[in-house]
Amino acid sequence: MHNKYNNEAKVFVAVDCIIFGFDPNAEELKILLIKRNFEPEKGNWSLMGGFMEPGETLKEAANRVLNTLTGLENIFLEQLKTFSIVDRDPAERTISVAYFALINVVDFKDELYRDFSATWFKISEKPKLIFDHNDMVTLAMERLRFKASVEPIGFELLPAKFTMRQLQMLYEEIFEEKYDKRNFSKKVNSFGLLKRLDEKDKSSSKKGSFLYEFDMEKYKKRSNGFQIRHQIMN
Amino acid sequence: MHNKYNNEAKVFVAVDCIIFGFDPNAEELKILLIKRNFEPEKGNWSLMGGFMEPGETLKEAANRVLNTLTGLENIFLEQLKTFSIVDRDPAERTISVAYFALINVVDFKDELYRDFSATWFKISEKPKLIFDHNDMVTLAMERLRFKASVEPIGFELLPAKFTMRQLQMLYEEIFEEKYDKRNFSKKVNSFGLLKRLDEKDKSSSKKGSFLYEFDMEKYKKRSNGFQIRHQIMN
DNA sequence: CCAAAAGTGTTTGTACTACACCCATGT
DNA sequence: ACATGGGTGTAGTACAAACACTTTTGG
Repeated sequence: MHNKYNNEAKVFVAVDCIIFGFDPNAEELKILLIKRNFEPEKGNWSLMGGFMEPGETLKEAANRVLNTLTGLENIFLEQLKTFSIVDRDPAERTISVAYFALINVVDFKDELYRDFSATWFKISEKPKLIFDHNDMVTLAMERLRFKASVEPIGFELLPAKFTMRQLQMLYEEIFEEKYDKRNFSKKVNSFGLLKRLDEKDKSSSKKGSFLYEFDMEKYKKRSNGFQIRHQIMN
Repeated sequence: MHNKYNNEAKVFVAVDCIIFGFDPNAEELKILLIKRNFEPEKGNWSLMGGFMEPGETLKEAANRVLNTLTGLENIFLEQLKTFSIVDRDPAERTISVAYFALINVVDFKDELYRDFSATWFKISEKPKLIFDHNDMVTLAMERLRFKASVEPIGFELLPAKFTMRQLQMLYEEIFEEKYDKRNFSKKVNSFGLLKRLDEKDKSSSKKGSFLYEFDMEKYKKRSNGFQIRHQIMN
């Protein structure tokens, strides 16, 4: 029989999710936070999380946690980093694997997450969070910027049909920077991943603005997505 | 007293290190592998790893593991990803946090890692590894490319003084691509982070080639390192 | 008819690519 | 004197940045 690592210590392993959403009407980037409902730190603002169970992987745990909160499946989910300061959780030695998730706010309904006192916060207006969750959010924000500069992840945060203005607002929120709308649309169109529909959205102007769709097929076909290797050294 | 998470399961947590080194004489990029000396998979090629101990963080564990193998301190070390497939280790449920490390091969001496039957392998010639260590190496390689395209990490892999040719060879190894030496030196000089010394290295040619140093001061001063946010969307 | 947002082109500068010859020196 | 690697410049092209006016239509 195998040596069973009897001299080693086991620890608790949790997952915590940094859930980003973009409200295309308010044109604001937000994160979803909950009021923690057990000790320690009961009642304080926290990321949505949970413990990894014996029969599941970390990603499965994160998916389960997200599904519990939002009812959504197939959410864009990516492992961010594992946090392991010894006394980060004062109750027990617990390491936590942070996942960041991108969801389309419009997709789901308040009822689902009312149980958790879940609330959307503008990034700049988020309350202080428990443990090292503040660091997790900071890191997730960096990662979001990073990914957005390298992959077309904006579409995960938008409804299936969106206007050019909404897309631009989203990127302006992510990078906290303003862009020239002529240059912006030139750029995003140059990727060839946007389909302009014949439909217009008339909710925001009298003239109405064209709706666009992301061309997922074309993106998948582009082998391995965008190449990043040439960006600095070539 | 706090609720102690009594209903939750604990697991073993390991760290595994993907150690990259560049041999400036052979002009080859390599990884350091060991022959595992305990069950399961005893005797097979493996990354250097170990269990996280109760009083240490993951990074401290990785540093300890690296120090045990190489005797080096202050190694460039970055958390890569946590691997958690349920039966990845057939002996016990164990998740493993992969770290990738960049070291300057010249710095240290064979004696230190002889105990572990440690050997440097060219990436393309590495043997099959245990568990999911092959995936870890693949991911580390991607991350190395990525980082190299965005930050001047090449200097972690080179001796303090290096020639332009060595620097170019390193990048050619990382990206598996050849560059024009005129364009290459123009580019790296344009960053303004290289100091050309008055010294020459005469080991590789009669004329001798200038030695360079990385200007760490200047790099640190550049707020937040290089900006990546403008690369795609601006 | 006018307010409010949508849509669209040109010019200028900068950065990347491709490419070939002379230099210094140890043997 | 010559073989070997070291070192350098230019021209063409592609991409990014700055910038302003016309269109549509609901009220």
